[in-house]
Amino acid sequence: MTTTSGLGREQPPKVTLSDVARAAGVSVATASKALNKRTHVKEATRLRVEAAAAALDFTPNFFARALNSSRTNTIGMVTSDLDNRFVLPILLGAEDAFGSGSLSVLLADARDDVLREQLHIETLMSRKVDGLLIVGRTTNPRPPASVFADVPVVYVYAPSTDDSHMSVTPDNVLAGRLAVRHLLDSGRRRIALVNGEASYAAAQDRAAGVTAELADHGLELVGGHSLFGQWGEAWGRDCGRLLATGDSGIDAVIGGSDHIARGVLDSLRDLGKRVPDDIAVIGFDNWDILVQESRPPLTSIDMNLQHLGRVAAQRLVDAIAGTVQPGRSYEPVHVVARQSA
Amino acid sequence: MTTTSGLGREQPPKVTLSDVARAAGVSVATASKALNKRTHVKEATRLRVEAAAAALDFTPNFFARALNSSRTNTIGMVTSDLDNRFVLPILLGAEDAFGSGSLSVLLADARDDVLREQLHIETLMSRKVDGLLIVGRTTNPRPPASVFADVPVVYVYAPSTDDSHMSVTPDNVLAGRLAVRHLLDSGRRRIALVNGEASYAAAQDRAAGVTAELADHGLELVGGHSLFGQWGEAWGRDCGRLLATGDSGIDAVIGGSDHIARGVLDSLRDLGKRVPDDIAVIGFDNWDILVQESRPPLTSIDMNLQHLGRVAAQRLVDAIAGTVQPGRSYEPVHVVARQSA
DNA sequence: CTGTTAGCGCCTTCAA
DNA sequence: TTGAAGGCGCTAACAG
Repeated sequence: MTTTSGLGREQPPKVTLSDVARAAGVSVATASKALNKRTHVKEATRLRVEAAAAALDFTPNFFARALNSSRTNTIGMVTSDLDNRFVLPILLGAEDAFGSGSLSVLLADARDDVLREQLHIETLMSRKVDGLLIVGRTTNPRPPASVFADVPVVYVYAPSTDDSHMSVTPDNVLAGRLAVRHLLDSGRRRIALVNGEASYAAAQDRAAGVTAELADHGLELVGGHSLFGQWGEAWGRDCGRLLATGDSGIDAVIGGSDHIARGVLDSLRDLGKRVPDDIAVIGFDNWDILVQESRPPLTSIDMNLQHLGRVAAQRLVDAIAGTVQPGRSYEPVHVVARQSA
Repeated sequence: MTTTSGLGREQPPKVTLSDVARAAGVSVATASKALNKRTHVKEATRLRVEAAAAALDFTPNFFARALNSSRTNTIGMVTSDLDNRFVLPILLGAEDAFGSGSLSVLLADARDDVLREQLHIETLMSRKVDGLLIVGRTTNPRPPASVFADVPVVYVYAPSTDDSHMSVTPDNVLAGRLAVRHLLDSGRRRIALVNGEASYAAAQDRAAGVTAELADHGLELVGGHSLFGQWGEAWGRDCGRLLATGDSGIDAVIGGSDHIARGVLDSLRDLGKRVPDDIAVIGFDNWDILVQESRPPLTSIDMNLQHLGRVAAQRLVDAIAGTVQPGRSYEPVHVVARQSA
């Protein structure tokens, strides 16, 4: 008994492999082989060992095992996700891909600081992680981290600037195309794009998708190009007001993010424009708290973050298993239609 | 050279403690003591060993160390944070409290499922985590998890129903009081509370704080009690409209969450009420994306999540060190004044 | 103060 | 097919 009252169940007596071996009447070596389904062990004795292990509730000591430099069944995840938006969906996807229970994830936060990031990576490597997931904050390509050659790395969200590295990024060009397609499907033709900051790859890619899809239909953006600005509601409101009061005759606005789209929505409302009847509005990210209860609820392009995580984890697993599949992949996104468009 | 092109730097030859010892001309044991600042080692030799270690870029083998069943410098963090809001701030706080680099965090997501949670806890214990941070999704007390008695646990956000366990929760009663105090300070007297769901401890506690603080000033809520409903903008809008058009003569509304407060804000705006001139509005959580660009920017009570994480981690550290400090603690929150109140 | 001797629990030769 | 022996890298206990 410990002195701490009622703080938990008793630690069961540690049962080691040699306990199992003794119980099964074999040597430790044989027990080891039996449990690891290794070299030919007589079926009967294997069963006996397994029974003994089960009876004693044997759990192999993780550290003793790792000491003999095998796999650790641990991956490291380094993030700089200041918005707190990507980590969990991606973690969930990763847990799914690995099959629950088998794998553990060491999480570290780099706080968007290269030095901290490298420090954490060193720590993780000293813990012999089997692989590394490096999760970025934007989709802007980022310089690769310095990692031992035998530790596979998958960059998630923000790809590595080195194309030969494994990177998994949402397909923002597709996102732009889908937004346009959705609007065209409901008969819109005069579309404006109120975009985020031009320094963001996401903004550029979405714009590229939008203009490309429009071009495929012989159209172009109202005003000829996307309006780069800030990622915020205020920018959305400002542009929304200008667009709706001008003589542009627009019938749809694409917001560069849900934030922006909400700003647009609010300004249109102020001006008495009906959404979607007069003007349709669509956003990117499908961030529930922004999208579900706006007036009207906002149609948005979902970035499929959990899928992203699953793919990233799967590629990592493959790489750990030796099947390297270098290069960037751009993962699909999809429209979530609500009432604004 | 590996065959994978440019995927990382070469794995340096493993340097072990005995390499260091040899280089320093001492025994392995001495080297160990020297590096761990253990028993009295002559200053000179300690320096020599440290120099050798540095020269060889020695990193102690984590698993060999853990095998001797000392500390693992690892804590487990189990979350059910579906909203994706608490994990990172709390992780940050924990990293701070432990002093960076020294500690690693194994993160697992329970998806709000008791079985999954217990499964993850077992895995974490098999990895000999020094302690466990169990992060909830609400502040409702939750049944304790089953954990070995020698593994300290701190419940964060959602406390354990067992009062003797260590729990760290934001002080929602204080939050309610602070909201009222802030409004009273600016001369408001007729205050309504549009609250979230009654089944949430957070809603109840905030309401309790609000009414208590009002009572201390000889006041009570307009309508006599808080309006429980849903945690959403729509509910805020509905109530906002009712309150503003009725004859209650309110001069301030407290929203049970930033969501709700934003709804209130929007409805007041629709009705031509000026905020804060006619009616002040204040929310809870200080969730940046909701709060910063509303019209006007929303005054809100910040739950201090990073602080919460730091405290939780600190208590965990203390418990690991043997200084158990059982019981719940309620951590302070603070007003972030913007323009709405 | 320093070195020698034993393990920690497991896996892996190698011999039987 | 099985077992004995050695070692992974480190720390702890005891001698010197």
